[in-house]
Amino acid sequence: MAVAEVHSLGRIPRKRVDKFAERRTELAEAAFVTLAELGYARTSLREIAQNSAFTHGVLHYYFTDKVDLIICCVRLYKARCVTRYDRIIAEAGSYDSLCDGFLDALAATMRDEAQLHRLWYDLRAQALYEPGLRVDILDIDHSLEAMIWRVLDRFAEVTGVATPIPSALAYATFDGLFQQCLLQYLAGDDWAVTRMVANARLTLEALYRGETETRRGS
Amino acid sequence: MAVAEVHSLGRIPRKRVDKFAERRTELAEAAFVTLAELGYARTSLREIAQNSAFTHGVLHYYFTDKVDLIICCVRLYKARCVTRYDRIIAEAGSYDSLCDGFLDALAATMRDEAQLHRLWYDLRAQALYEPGLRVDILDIDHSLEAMIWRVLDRFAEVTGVATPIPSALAYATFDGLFQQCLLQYLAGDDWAVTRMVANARLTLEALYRGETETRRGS
Amino acid sequence: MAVAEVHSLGRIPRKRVDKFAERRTELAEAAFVTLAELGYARTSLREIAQNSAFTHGVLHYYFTDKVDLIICCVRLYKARCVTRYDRIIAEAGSYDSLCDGFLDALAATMRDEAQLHRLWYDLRAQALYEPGLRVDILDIDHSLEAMIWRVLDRFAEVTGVATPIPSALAYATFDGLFQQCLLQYLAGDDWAVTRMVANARLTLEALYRGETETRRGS
Amino acid sequence: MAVAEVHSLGRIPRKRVDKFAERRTELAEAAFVTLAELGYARTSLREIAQNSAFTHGVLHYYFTDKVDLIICCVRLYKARCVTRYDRIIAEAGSYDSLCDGFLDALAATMRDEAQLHRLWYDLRAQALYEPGLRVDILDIDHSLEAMIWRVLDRFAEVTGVATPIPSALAYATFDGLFQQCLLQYLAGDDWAVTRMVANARLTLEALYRGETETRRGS
DNA sequence: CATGAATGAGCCTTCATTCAT
DNA sequence: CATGAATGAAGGCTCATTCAT
Repeated sequence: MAVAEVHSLGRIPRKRVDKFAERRTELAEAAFVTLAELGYARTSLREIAQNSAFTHGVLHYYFTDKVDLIICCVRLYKARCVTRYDRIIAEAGSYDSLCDGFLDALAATMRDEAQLHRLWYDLRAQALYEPGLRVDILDIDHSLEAMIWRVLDRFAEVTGVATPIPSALAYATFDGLFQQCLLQYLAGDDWAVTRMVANARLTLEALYRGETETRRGS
Repeated sequence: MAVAEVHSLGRIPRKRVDKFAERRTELAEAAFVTLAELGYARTSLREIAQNSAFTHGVLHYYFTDKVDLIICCVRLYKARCVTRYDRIIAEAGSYDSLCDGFLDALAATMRDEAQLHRLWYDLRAQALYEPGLRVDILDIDHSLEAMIWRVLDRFAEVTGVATPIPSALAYATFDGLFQQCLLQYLAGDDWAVTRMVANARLTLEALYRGETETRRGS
Repeated sequence: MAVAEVHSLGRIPRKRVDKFAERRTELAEAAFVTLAELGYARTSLREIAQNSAFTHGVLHYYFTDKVDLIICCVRLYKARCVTRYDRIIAEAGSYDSLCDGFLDALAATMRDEAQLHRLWYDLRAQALYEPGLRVDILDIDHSLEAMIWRVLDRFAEVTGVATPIPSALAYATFDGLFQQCLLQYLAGDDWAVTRMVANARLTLEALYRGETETRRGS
Repeated sequence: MAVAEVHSLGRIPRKRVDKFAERRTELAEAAFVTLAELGYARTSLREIAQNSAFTHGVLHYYFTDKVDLIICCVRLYKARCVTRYDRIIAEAGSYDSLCDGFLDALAATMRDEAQLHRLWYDLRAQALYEPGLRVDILDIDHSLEAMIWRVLDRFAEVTGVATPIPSALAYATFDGLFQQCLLQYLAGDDWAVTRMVANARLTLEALYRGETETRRGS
């Protein structure tokens, strides 16, 4: 029996469940370090254990298997990312300040948390192969879409222009840009972030300013 | 010495080099089958050998290691995908026929070659971790961007409207949509392709028709 | 000090010893379920705990180790099996009714308690390797031999024919037949029980009727 | 791919198949040592490798899994045991010499190959739980039954008395006796072999001499 | 040129056991 | 008394890689 399954029985006292969940989070947090560095396929539970204060036995005690652990990690990611822009949204009062705030945050995220997002794209790719990951990955994907939509909603509020595209398309665009930038950035392209920001700004202006004049270029 | 390195020495007679390269292509072709089915991490050289007419030893003879083989496979992918829409472009004479042709082809690609593109996204994710893959992946990425741009250029030609966004942004958008759809499609969402097509059409109309009226929805 | 050893010290008040032994029996009873289903080698203490109302810790509290627990289980088995045919013996008054009663019981045992006897043969095989099990297994074996002998003694009484073979040989024969049948029965051979009964009847008739005519067959 | 599966493809040249099978036998032979000493459940592939000249990798190279290896071992056992009494049968010309030859061989087998037979009973017990083992075990069981029957057929020939019981019953009896003796013998009971021989002789006499006078005893 | 036998590091997982509470 | 968290040895198995032929 894996104790990891116990917490779903319902007969276990509240306190224990909490403690159990806490420990899982703690372990997932520790696993994150290695996972972000090596990626899904190259990370072994032993490696995770070695890079943390835990034994590899304890990982198996708290998680039924590797996928269970990874999913738990991914949920952490979700909780972490999903509110990233909310403060900016709340504070900014004009299109310009909102735009600057959002784009600055975008750039900062790329620069400060490239590893974390690299893991996210890795896991989303693995979900294409592992059905067991799909539900959770799709769930997070929707949360991220909602997060982007909250930003755009604020733009709409501030500008008085209803966002003219569905949230899925908006998310696809910003996600596409971010992912494109990430690879270039990791490959050492110093201008990648700048280009991403420029393209994001372009997108926002097309949406809320109706400006569409540009020249071709990447 | 690994014979695999021979072909870059330049002192080997032309004929031998060609034969060597041919053999590599042949092997890579065979590897593709397994790779597309299982993905990067889950594919072993043994598995590739078993699913083909070749022995497991010959793979190591022609490729220095696994990454070498995968890169060779990826180059095949490039050759295969990069001209996909060119015929449509050439044939279509009006905005509507171009639009329909492109969007039909997009949907067909999703439905017929989901596996192949799943592999592409997997490999691009691996490139985030394996520097050895990056150059080739980025190269293909640029080819794909160029491919999309050729499509949009034709739209510009047909409509007389200069494409108002840079190619990188255009690629990011369509790539984002395609990738979003792929996961949903593989997860069994029957409407995913329809939604992707709708969003792609929306994007095209916004670019070349200036129409922006929509309601929110996914 | 393991509390498990306490009950043999003799200085502990009677009441506590009883309670301790009771608890062991209770636990062994619970372990039986899992043990019969999975067999000796495939049963872990965790599994036993999970399939019962007890925690995995308490098993180690009451038993010094796995073998200690299994031996306790085996003792339960003994108590359960050893009187199986006694009622039939007492009730039957003629050779025919005795024969029918015994053979019916034999067949019923095979059909209803195959799992339990499968465990018995498993444990007896383990005793070939684990000296710690031998004493108890041999003890049960003798009890079973005595059980068979009581049956045959009743045959002798009813027919007036002294049983012409030693009890060890009699036990070996019936045990051999039973074991042979068990494997075939579990392998899905529907006629196995019928054949066993036929061979057992043949044996009884040879012993008490002097009939020996048969044709070869299995 | 496990090369172990290759030999069933049919396209592999005769010579290679033979070599492959030879190597399997060689490895199985080596595995036997450890297996006989420790029994099925306690034997690990690593242990087998350590007690032999092979690496544990080579075991996995030639056998698809543990069961495959064990079955191969068991087949060796079969080949080894099944002709054990054939020479005796051929040589003995009278009931007495046949009887002495057979019983001597029985006793010698017990004394010289106790370990080997201990493994047999262990595996047969495991077959009660592992369906994957059943076919092979039943196959061997039938071979052993046939072996016993050949012995009895010779008795019939020599004495002119048709064997009055089916081969299954005969096998069950001798097998029961042998197994009974084996446990006692391994438990240090010095008279166990003597008793087994006495009971076997008794059985033979009952079958071919019609003598049935005995006193109770074990 | 090509083969496939052999290696051994490494992976995920299971488990009996220990021990602080 | 009883719990269950934690440990770490061990197990079956996979795999890239090496190398003799």
